[in-house]
Amino acid sequence: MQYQKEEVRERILEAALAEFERSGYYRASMRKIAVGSKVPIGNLYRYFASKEALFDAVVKEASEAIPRFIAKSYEHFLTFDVSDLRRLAEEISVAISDIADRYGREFLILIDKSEGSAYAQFYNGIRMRLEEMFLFGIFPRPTKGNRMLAKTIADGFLTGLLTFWRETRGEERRQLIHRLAKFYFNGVESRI
Amino acid sequence: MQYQKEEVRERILEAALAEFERSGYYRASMRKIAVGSKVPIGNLYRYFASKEALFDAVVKEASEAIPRFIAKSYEHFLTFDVSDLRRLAEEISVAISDIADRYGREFLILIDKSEGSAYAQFYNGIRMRLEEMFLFGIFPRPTKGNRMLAKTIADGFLTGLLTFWRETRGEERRQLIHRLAKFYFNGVESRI
Amino acid sequence: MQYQKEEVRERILEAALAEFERSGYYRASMRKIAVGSKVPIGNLYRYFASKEALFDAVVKEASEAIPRFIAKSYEHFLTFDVSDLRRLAEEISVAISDIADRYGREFLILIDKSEGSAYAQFYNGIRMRLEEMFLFGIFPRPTKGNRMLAKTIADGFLTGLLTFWRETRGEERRQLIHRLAKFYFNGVESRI
Amino acid sequence: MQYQKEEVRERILEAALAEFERSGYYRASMRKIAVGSKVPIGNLYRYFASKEALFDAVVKEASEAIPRFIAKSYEHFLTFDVSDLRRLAEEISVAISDIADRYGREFLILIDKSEGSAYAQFYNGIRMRLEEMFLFGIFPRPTKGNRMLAKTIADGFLTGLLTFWRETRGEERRQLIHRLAKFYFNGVESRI
DNA sequence: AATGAATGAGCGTTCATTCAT
DNA sequence: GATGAATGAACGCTCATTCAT
Repeated sequence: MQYQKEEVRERILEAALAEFERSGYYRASMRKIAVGSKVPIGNLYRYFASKEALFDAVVKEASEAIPRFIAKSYEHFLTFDVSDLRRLAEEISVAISDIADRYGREFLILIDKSEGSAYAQFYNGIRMRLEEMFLFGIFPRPTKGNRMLAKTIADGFLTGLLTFWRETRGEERRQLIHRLAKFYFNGVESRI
Repeated sequence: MQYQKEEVRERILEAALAEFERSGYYRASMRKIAVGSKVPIGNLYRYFASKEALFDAVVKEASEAIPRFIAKSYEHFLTFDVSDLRRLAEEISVAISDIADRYGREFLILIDKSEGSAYAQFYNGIRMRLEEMFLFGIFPRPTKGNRMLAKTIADGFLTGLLTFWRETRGEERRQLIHRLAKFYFNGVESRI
Repeated sequence: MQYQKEEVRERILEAALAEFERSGYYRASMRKIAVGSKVPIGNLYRYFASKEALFDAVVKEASEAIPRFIAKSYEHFLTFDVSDLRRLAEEISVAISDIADRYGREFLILIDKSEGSAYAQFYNGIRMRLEEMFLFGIFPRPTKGNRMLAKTIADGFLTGLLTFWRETRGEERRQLIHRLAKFYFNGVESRI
Repeated sequence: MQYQKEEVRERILEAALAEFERSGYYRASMRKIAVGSKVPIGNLYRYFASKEALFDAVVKEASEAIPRFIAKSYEHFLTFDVSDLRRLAEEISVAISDIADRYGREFLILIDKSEGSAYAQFYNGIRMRLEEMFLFGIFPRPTKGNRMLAKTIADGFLTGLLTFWRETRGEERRQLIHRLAKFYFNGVESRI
């Protein structure tokens, strides 16, 4: 019973992942997930109380792990020269790459397909963390203007990483991330 | 013409703007717009033939003005040193800023909330224009890698402008845009 | 005022005729009639209280005249040999042809396009009159079976006339009606 | 499969039959069918994907069986004297009578109430088959006038059969059909 | 009297969720 | 626990009719 349940749960989560990927949270159809997982719709609701709860189950782990990874790489980075933003950027990139291998699909769902759900602000959460790191890493003082700039830099950099993620793989991706970090953070002191 | 016809139209457009802002094109409800504008649903359809037509009325002007402005500033820029990307960036930024005051909300709807409508690719359209300008302005050769980088730079820069749009005004915004252009394009040759 | 009103009334009736012809009673649109007659919809309702009333005004005269014509030709026929069904048939055909010139369009509307209106049974009314004539003209006794046969003969003959009406004109129509009467009523005694 | 699934389907089809009979395809209301069958509207759509599909389910069998029967009796007839129209007529009539008991109501819907649906031309289809048989069976040459006459004869004869269908049963019907064939085709050569 | 804007019930259809078996 | 049938609010949209000017 335990086993069986677990297997059914897995099937549902897989089908849900595919459906959320394809259609996003709002457009995703519970019926399609039921059909896709070969679980009767009524039973599906025994495993997950609602579409929101199912979405939650699909992305929760990723949504918690990712900020943790980022935080860790930040901490790691702090043991080095805190003004070496490019170093930070690469740390982050590596961290994110690590996550990608584990939570890649969930991550992109959280970023692109969570509209209408409780996770609609997920991207903003990540971006804010980066923003903070950049604010204290790059700028001498956290004025309002500096914070705004840090925000847009975080946004742009993160968006770039995501693009590479979506559209490239392997060595090409690694190189592009490297070039992106260089573009954003080489000689940053003289550009802020 | 008699009655408050024009006023009703205005009320509908306002309610629609708010509803599209809140829920995006796809999830927006014609009934909610009707209630929000205090216009019976049947009458709403006297003014706008369909949801698509109403969305069109809300965003059309903005959707046409903005690419025009960008093209114009690009042409203007070409009369200067074409390698001065920062100059181009500022031209574009200023142009866009001009529009912002007129089409700010509509623009953001076009960017963020047009999924499911005929304008779904609006943001990509703009971004691709920038991408092309950057590709030929910054990079010696349009390799695939360079194109990817140009794409993310365009994306990041545009996203930044939009953020300033959303959240700042007047002199503050002008300064931030200036700083953003500096951040992105100062000494760009040595960072690509 | 009288004059103007009358002219407006006429315009409405014309547009209504065209619309009922095109779309039938049920599908006909009051708005289209208003537009077609260049009478504001509100004003249209000052002339005709409802779609039903307007339909009534369009077809009433024809709906009353036609049975009258048929009755008259029947009476006329009774002054001759009552067993000469073919004679009756031609009388009727001539009568109907007369009406056609005056009420042709209205007649066809009554026949084909009155579904959903109070005139839905118009065709049946005409057919029943013919049925009765045939019943007493052809059959020795009005048994139930004879009545049924008279009914189908009336139906078939009438349907035929209408087809010729709809699809032919002038001499061709006259000949076909003649041939139809011959087909139906030559040597009828030996076929019943 | 469990519950009363089949029974529900039946209930829907019954209510639909009644509603299509009463109002015709175009004016029939899915909500009324839902209420009439005591099936919530949403559930109704589990059984039939659309109004068109429901109509299809109601009439499809009849719409396919009837032309098949007519063709069969025509083929059978061809083994006899092809100029014996009355024989053909009776063949057809008998064939149709057989179907009548099975598809009577559906057939009449196809004939009278299918406007707006994919079956709108059903009656014309049948009539044209008869028309062709009559044209080549009765008339020496297929001139335009002969074709028109054949058309009205087919129309009248078919209409008559339908009337008997609607209103009689068993032996009475058989006799009437016999008399109808006699009326239409006895001594036909001298009447055309 | 004339105008056309306003009104809202109704249409076919969808879909997350609940309920009976 | 499993099944899928049942439920009904909501969707975009239409249209005869009424109402305010």
